[in-house]
Amino acid sequence: MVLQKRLEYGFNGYQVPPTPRAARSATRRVPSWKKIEDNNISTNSNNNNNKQMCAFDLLATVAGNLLQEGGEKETEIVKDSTIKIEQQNVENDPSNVNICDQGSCNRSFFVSEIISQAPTIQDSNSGPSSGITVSDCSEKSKVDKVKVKVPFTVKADEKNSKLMTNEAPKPKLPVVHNTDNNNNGKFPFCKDNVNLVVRDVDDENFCGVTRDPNKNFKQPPRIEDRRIRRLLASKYWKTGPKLNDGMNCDNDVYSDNKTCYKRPRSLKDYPFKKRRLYELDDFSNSDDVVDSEDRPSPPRKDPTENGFKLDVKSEGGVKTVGLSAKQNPAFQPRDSHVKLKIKSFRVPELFFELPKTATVGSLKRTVMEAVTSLLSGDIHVGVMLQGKKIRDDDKTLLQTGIPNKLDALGFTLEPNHLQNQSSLCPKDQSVQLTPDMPKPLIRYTPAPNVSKQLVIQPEVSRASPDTPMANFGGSVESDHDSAPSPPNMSMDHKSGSDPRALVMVPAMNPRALAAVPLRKCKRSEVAQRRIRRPFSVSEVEALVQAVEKLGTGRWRDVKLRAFDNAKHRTYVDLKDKWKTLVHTARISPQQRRGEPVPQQLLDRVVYLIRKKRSKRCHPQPTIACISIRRQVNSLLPRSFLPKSNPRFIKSKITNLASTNFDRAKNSVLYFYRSPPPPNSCFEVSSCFVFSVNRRLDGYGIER
DNA sequence: GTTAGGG
DNA sequence: CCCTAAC
Repeated sequence: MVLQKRLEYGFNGYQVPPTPRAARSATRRVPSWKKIEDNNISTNSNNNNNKQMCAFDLLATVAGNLLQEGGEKETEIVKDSTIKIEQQNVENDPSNVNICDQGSCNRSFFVSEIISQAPTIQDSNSGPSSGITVSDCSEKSKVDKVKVKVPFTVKADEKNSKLMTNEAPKPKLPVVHNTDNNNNGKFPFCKDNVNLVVRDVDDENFCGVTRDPNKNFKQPPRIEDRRIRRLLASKYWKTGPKLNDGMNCDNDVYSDNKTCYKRPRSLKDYPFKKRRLYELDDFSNSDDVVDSEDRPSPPRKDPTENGFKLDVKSEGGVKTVGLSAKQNPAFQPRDSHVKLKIKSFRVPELFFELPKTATVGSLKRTVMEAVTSLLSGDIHVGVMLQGKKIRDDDKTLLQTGIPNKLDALGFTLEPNHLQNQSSLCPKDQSVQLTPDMPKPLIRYTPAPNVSKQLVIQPEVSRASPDTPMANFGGSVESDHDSAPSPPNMSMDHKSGSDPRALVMVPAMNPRALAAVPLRKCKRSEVAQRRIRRPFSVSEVEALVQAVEKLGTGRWRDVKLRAFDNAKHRTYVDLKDKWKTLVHTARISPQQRRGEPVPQQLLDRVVYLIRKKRSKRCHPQPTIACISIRRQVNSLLPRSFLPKSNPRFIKSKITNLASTNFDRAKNSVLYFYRSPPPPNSCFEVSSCFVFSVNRRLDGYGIER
């Protein structure tokens, strides 16, 4: 687990909100209705202050609003970014909602649905379209709530959608339900919330407005108006750390990517999450009680009297601030929820380029890798409302007017490190993944073999014509600086040893680039992974040739000899490439992937391998053990030299010589095998005679 | 800084 | 291509 301190966050990643987050401290407990009122006024006056708001912050914000109206100063509510909504005494107090910043909240959320309850019931004031009236909430003592739902499936299917839509609203039950009304037992919300799902018209996104079936709709829900423009996927949508991000949490606990990816909907987490949701439902349902009345009473100054109290408790050393609403129907705010269901997150467009000879399986893997890589990026969620980014995370939904403009609500995916790319993505130009905005493109390309490429996604027109292939066809002498080295991004691509692994190339559109969830964020503080640059045939040719000349084990020399001008090829790269070449040469052609290496080159590789192996049988170039004799008979302690290259042996012998015979100077020692290699002359500072041990008998060392 | 090898 | 041990 990696602990990452993240002082900055934000869904556009630009900046930390200038003002400290209100109500993030769970330490204080100051129920002051007066303060709350003031706060409401002040916050409402800040409606024009558009700051960024993250989707998850909506939860906190709404919860904060809850507390405010309940008599608690906003700032007390949420301390950290993780929102934990848990129920306390569900059976006894269905309206009890806790919001905590507990560390254990991490990972506990798979927030794929954010549900705010629509005007639904009750409110005669509710606008027909918006369903929720924001401005007058204070008057009505409304409490907007956000529900977090943890569905098993991220994406809704048509069938399900249809089903839900056809479901008839149940008559309103003027009762406090959840625990009592639900047949689902512990997690009744599941049943409650599966109501209306609408598929977004203009794309594959599934957006839905969910309404509590227990609530009576005076008006048919206008689902079509409530769709979300764009929903994008994020790796962290289900993880606590992500939530923390949004909530300015200092300590982020990153979870393993793969783990996250593979078990996003794990049942293991489900009960817990569902429980949270259920509690939220409880709370919202408790409002229904209020709905039974024509009009709720204005909030009283006494929080207790108002039916609200703020609980601060400690859970496992973590402070937990909970808001509990007494079951005082007269004082419970009216239900004014907008249920917003995100049925699926849209994955930014990806481009794939594969050889026509690629198999379907490889295609699947490619897509899988791309998506995995995408989801593993460190991305933020931005909230767009009517094309404008909501930057103030502290604003409530009411203040932003979101409940009235659900149809204009959109979410954006933003890389976490956006603040570091001001040059690429100006502050105010974060990518807006609304239908009107250019979509981010991610291009995958496996190999330089342009002619055989298959463009899987036709919208390549958007992509830059500057494909990576153009950069690999040159000679070895070129360093290919024009290669798609991602300046500030790197979708880390786990290619492993798969020679056919693909290169991810960012779209040239800076905005699109900014929208790509880049893994660099995660490793930006460390080092950036170099982009993968497959070896061209000519490079392989040069490598093989150099190895033929110099042998293996001298990669630095190989580099200097054959790739001196190829700045992007280190001798480690060459060594690695040779390793893969050897492997490639040993496997059957059917098993080979990626750009095929000419068999002629592979044959040469095989020849070199065998040559080396045969050499190993005859211990010519290897010195296992030598004894050093001075002159003829003065035997020095036997020195063992590991198998190594001549250079190392030379230095070793020089060491021994200078150590033991430092008085003998200006002598030249000839060290050769039989037959003496041309460059086997070692010059040492003393005059000695070396003799090899018996195992190497026959390869004498002469003076 | 190089080399070798595992990941 | 990364990382690291061992030189």
